Amino acid sequence: MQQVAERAGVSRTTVSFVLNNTPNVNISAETRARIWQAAQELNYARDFAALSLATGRSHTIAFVLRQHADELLVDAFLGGVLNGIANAINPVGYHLLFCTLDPNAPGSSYSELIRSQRVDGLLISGPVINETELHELHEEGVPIVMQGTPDIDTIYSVDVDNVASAKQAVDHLLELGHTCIAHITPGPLGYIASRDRLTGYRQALDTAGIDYDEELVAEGNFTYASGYTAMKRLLNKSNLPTAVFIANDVVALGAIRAIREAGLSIPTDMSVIGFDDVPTAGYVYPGLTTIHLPTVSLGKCAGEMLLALINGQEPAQQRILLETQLVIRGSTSEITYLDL
Amino acid sequence: MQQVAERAGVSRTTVSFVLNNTPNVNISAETRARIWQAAQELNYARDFAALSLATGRSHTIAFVLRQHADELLVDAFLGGVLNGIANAINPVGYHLLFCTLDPNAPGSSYSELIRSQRVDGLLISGPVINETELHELHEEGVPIVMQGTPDIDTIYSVDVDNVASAKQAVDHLLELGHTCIAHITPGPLGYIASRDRLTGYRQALDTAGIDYDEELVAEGNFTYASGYTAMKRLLNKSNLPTAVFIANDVVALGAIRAIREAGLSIPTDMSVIGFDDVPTAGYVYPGLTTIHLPTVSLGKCAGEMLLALINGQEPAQQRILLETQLVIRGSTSEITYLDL
DNA sequence: TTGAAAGCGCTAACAA
DNA sequence: TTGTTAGCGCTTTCAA
Repeated sequence: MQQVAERAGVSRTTVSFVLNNTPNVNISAETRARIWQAAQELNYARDFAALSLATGRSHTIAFVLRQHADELLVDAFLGGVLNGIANAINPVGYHLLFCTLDPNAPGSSYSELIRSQRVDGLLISGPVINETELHELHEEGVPIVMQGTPDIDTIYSVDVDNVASAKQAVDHLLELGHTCIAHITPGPLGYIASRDRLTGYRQALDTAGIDYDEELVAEGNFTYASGYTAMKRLLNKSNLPTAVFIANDVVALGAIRAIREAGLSIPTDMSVIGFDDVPTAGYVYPGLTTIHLPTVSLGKCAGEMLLALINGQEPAQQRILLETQLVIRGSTSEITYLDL
Repeated sequence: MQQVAERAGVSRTTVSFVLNNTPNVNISAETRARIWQAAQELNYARDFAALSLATGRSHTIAFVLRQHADELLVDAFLGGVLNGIANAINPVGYHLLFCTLDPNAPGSSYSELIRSQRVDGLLISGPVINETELHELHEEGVPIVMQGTPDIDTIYSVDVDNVASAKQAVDHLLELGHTCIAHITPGPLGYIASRDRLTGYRQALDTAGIDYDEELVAEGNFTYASGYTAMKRLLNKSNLPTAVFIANDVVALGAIRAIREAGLSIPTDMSVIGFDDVPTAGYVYPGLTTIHLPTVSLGKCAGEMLLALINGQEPAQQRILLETQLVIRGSTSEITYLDL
């Protein structure tokens, strides 16, 4: 910086003002140009550590992914969400620190990221329950946005309406004439999204006047394998459903394998509807009917919300719910009456 | 820090020594314990900016993803690679800055990350060609590791042996009796991996004494859609192949749709072998025979290599080649002689 | 063993 | 419109 100042024939302060575009400072256009040119020529970049130390801002946010390594491997959203976040924060000079935090692995923590001022805010992805550390930080006023549904509603968040979307999926099945509809949850019911999607399933059934049958519900675990196992169990029950709502596409793909292995064909013998619309959903046979999740927008909104919080603005909404969309492909069809 | 010192009844220097585990300093175990406890009680975390400024190290590396947004959305490796990198660097206190850099978007750059000392090293993922900025940085001695194959071989890198693996894939087809084998590249031939896999294909053909037929080769573009289009073109040619080696699973999935739409069944009418072994490969019908890429190891090795470079060590090898594996599933079978 | 003090490169309040 | 200067919180050399 000293060098830039010398080369431009001004003081370091002036350089600082120009490079920062500090308002309320009158510096001749000619001087400004000279400084920019000198900086360019010297390939100068402001030292990040010094800048953070002096300003108390790191211009960095942490993206904390709360997933097991296993789930990470089949995570189809990561790219979209990261892309969305980058779209939101890069243009304003913010960077993204990528952190994974296995919910089951003890010890690691994100509060240190904040206490050490390494990041200005936290963007938490993935389901969290009873996260006292998170709650404390939130209480202290640390900028936090959750991509998903938080367990306490004072935390800012962006998500889709899981209940309504799940209901929409089941309504689709209902409209096709199905009355015996099974359900596989995306993950354990400890996860709020799992609970919400189950609620949507029940609401749809309820509205249609169909009794809820616990026997028709199985639990997934975010993986192909869990879908396979859950479906196997469902297929061994006495009352065979004609359709199944599997609230996670990856789990659905696993379940489909079990259905095929049982000699059933889709959609003739069994209609299948998923949730998420992972990239492959349109490229399996038959194409998987599912609920589309706007991953990029999810990331973008969350990023923008966090930025607002960091800048001391009060976001318009506490919780943003993005639109989903029913994508009808080949895995669902009108019920076939086998006894005809 | 001042507070910690006071609480423990020592000077700031002593606190610094203890917290850093500075060698060659004799401090009584009792004092050390007292300091740790005080730090704990005060919930103290060393200020990151100050630490970086004083030490000149940011303990951060940048993961630079050179992908179009479109590709990012269907990227099946991201999770695995990130996971691998995190495994390598987190245990030694390093963090990951996630940066995307669309190869087609001008302007953005990574040299600033280095010049501003924001990161200690660069981990570049994805194919790069004629990247003068990268070459310059490398010349200057900046720690850089590439996950993939660099265009100049002085750059450290970790990848799989694309030529040998592609050859292995085609050999599998050859062993099944196929002689008319088509090929779809993963991406444009400007990408080294695309070229290498094509080379492997040619080598296999060559060894088997089969002439290379340009008509049997089409170009993919990393996406489902490109596979679909490329396959359509191939299917319209006069000489219909009995097998096809598609050197990218996502592209292969797209191609499979074209094959089915043409009324051909897999593997009876057409054997298909992919490359990468994306998570869904085992959950489509029939299961996709492919070459398994060790994504987590790729990330881990690259991370370790970069760490070594940052610490001034000379890595044992300039270029690390990880093992791939042929995974035989249902999409390939012995050739069926239609004219019998 | 522990303490004092000089930077690290920048910002920003103040003075000129 | 530009320059001076006091920190930001830590490391690290040197002295005690």
